Amino acid sequence: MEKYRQDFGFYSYKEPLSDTAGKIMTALQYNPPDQNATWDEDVFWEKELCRDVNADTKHKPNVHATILEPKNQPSAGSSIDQEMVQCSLDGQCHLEEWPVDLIRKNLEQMTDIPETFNHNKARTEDFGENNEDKAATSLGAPSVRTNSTKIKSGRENQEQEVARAFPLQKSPASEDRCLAARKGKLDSFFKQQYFSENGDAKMLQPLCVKETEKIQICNVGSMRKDQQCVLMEEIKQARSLVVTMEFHDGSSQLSINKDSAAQVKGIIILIKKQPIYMPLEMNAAGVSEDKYIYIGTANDTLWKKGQPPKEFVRNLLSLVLQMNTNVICFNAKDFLRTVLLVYGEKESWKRVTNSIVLDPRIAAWLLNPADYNPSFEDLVCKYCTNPDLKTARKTSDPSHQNTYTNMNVLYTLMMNICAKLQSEGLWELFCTIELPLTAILAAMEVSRIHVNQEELKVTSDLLGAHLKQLEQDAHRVAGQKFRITSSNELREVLFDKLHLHLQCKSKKLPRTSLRHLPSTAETVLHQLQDLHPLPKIVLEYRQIQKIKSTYIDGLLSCVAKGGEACVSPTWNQTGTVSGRLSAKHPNIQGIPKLAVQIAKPQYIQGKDKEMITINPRAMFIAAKGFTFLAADFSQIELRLMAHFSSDPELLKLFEKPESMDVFTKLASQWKDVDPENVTQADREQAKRTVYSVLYGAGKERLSQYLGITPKEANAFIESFLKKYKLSEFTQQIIQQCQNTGFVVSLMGRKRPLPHITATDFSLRTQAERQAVNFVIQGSAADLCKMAMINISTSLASCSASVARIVAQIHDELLFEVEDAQIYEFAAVVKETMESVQHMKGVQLKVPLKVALTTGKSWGSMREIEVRKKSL
DNA sequence: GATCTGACGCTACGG
DNA sequence: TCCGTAGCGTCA
Repeated sequence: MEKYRQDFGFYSYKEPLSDTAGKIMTALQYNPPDQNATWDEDVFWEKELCRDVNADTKHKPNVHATILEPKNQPSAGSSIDQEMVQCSLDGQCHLEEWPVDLIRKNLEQMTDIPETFNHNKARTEDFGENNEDKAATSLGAPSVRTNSTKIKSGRENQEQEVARAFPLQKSPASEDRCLAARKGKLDSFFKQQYFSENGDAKMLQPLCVKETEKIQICNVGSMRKDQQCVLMEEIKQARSLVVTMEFHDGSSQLSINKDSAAQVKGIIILIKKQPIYMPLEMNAAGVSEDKYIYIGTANDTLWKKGQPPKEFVRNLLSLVLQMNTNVICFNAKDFLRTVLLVYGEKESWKRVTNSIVLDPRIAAWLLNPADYNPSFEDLVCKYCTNPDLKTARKTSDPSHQNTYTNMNVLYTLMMNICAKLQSEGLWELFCTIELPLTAILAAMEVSRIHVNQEELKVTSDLLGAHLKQLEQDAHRVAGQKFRITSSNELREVLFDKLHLHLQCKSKKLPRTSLRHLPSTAETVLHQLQDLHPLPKIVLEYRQIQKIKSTYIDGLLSCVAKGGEACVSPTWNQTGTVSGRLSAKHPNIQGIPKLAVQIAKPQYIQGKDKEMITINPRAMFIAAKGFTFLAADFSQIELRLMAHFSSDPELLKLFEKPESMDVFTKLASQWKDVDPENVTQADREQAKRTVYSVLYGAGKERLSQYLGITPKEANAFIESFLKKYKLSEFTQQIIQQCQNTGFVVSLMGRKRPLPHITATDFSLRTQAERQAVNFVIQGSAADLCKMAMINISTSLASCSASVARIVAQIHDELLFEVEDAQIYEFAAVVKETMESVQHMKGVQLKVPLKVALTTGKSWGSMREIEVRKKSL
């Protein structure tokens, strides 16, 4: 057990994963900035504000309210005539300055807050206005006051804003300090709010807004320049920003059943100036200082294709992303992708790739990866102990009012989940791996992959004709017409009419798992193929049908209409229990690796068949002037198995110098052919066999897969497990799982397996296999994600490089690289990926090995050798 | 009668 | 009684 804990490192690693992650790690040990530190404007003003408050501790901060008077008849294109009514002024207060016991006392009192949400009516329907010259709304008065002393209004100030939003050259050191300060603020914020002295996390109620509260909403589309500057200052000084996007159907990212493909109508940002729970004196008047800003996109040329976005919106969004850990968004990837589309520049992803946006959905997934697709509402119910059901449950209500209220709930939800992550030991994983990854995935979704549309269409027709021919053949040999794609009808023909199961050597043919009907799966048809011509025809039909429907027609359906023939997979960060990524539309992780040879449709019997090759991966082509580079972790799970088990035989496989590919070697031995004559298919089969046995495949399954008798399969399994002794390692994992109810990966990823102690044999042994598999598969996922982050960080910091990540196929990263940079870049990729093994918390007993291939299409990749090099 | 939906079977991928 | 994904087609 102790050994297991040591091997897994648990959460002890301190070394930064990457610059981005490192900044968060730094923030975890945050200390207030040194007085002598390099002057940083943000830190400076933070101190100034604190001093204001502390100067007179008896001063009870006033509160203010801003009322937006709604228009009677809102209409698109009309000017916004919100009238802002200022009630009073206020200084600001930082929670860090309050004594902990006072906070605790107030927290206790907070449980008495009535469950009432009743905002004043505020209208934003007529946002979308885009006329800067028209008289516009004014910003909240306190901002004017608190900022007027430090804002030199006018052009000079605005230029400063632009310069800050798009820094030409900022020294990394100062940037680090700046980010560390912001992140440190957040971290200490969490600690002070959520942890009692003994370190226990404290679950809090969602923020309840008093009935009397007024909310401020500012439309950035109709701001004067001086107001814009004030707003930028307010954002910089915000305690936290809560972001959500509004869609054209009136829903928001917080709505249930959100279709992420819906068109974005606007971005709403809640600028939180207040601590999560202000001491009672502060909100006695029941008024919030928080401000909402609305970046409207309706009736606006801002987002239209080819139209450069307004400079101010770009600057504003840049600033938001620089805030890093203070930004909260439900489904952050969608927001980041939208921002990238606003930027609209080719290399803009580099600006976003280091952004950190806290996403409660990812956090919740880490807490329970089996909770696949929770809605905002689900999470509130789960992580806010006494959620205000009146509001959070109304996520289907598309009113702005509801969205604004829910944004406040979102803030509280995020804080609660962060506390939970910390108490569960998942905080580092969240900060160092999952959060940095979100921005990378957003960038991957914005970039596109070219496909050969013409070739796809030609192939589709060809396969269509082939299928027709096969169908006729099938009907002929069956002596009747039937639907070849229907397993029910096929079952009838094979077993009820032809009685092939009676002629079959093996007595027991497999049945379907749920209905226990005779299976017509591939393994069965293989067993029947010598008895009748039909099974072979069906096998070929299914193979072609799969290629046509999924990889040819399916891919074509993913090609965006108009413009270049490109696809762009959607990456799901929370779609697996193992920590892996998944992809859809198209599922680029599921494109066949090997080409298939098929005979051209023959109409003249007896003539030699003309073979053609179908290679779905060849349909993916590099952009002009670019080449694909694939970097593949060789045998990553087998290496991890060697690492965790410390089995001498397994470790021996990876001792340097490694002779040849392990699976090729095994295939050569098992098939009794020279290694150079081992085909790709042989190698794949050897690989699958090894993993099947390692993860506990039974003799029945293996015998079907390899086409041997169960007895032979059993002998094989026994001899394999005799050579590689893994039972001690697997028993350790199972025992640990029985003790704690979950298993843990290399980087601390968890998977609860409640059935590990089940009395039901089937359920329990399944959980045991899942436990072993998770430790290896989850750890491999950790390493691949770390590699992605490290490479992205290097790429983003290297202005000369125009390479980008196109896809992740679990252990393989696919890049599109400018032709001239291919070798240089390949060397960097190899070095970066292999160096993951030396990072703290990893420290593998076996080396990681990366194989590199390049090609103009994904189907024509050839191995390359590079020397080690770093950027 | 024309759709829609969820469960199921099958087959690709990854290890 | 290997693990884990997505996607297509059938069927009720």
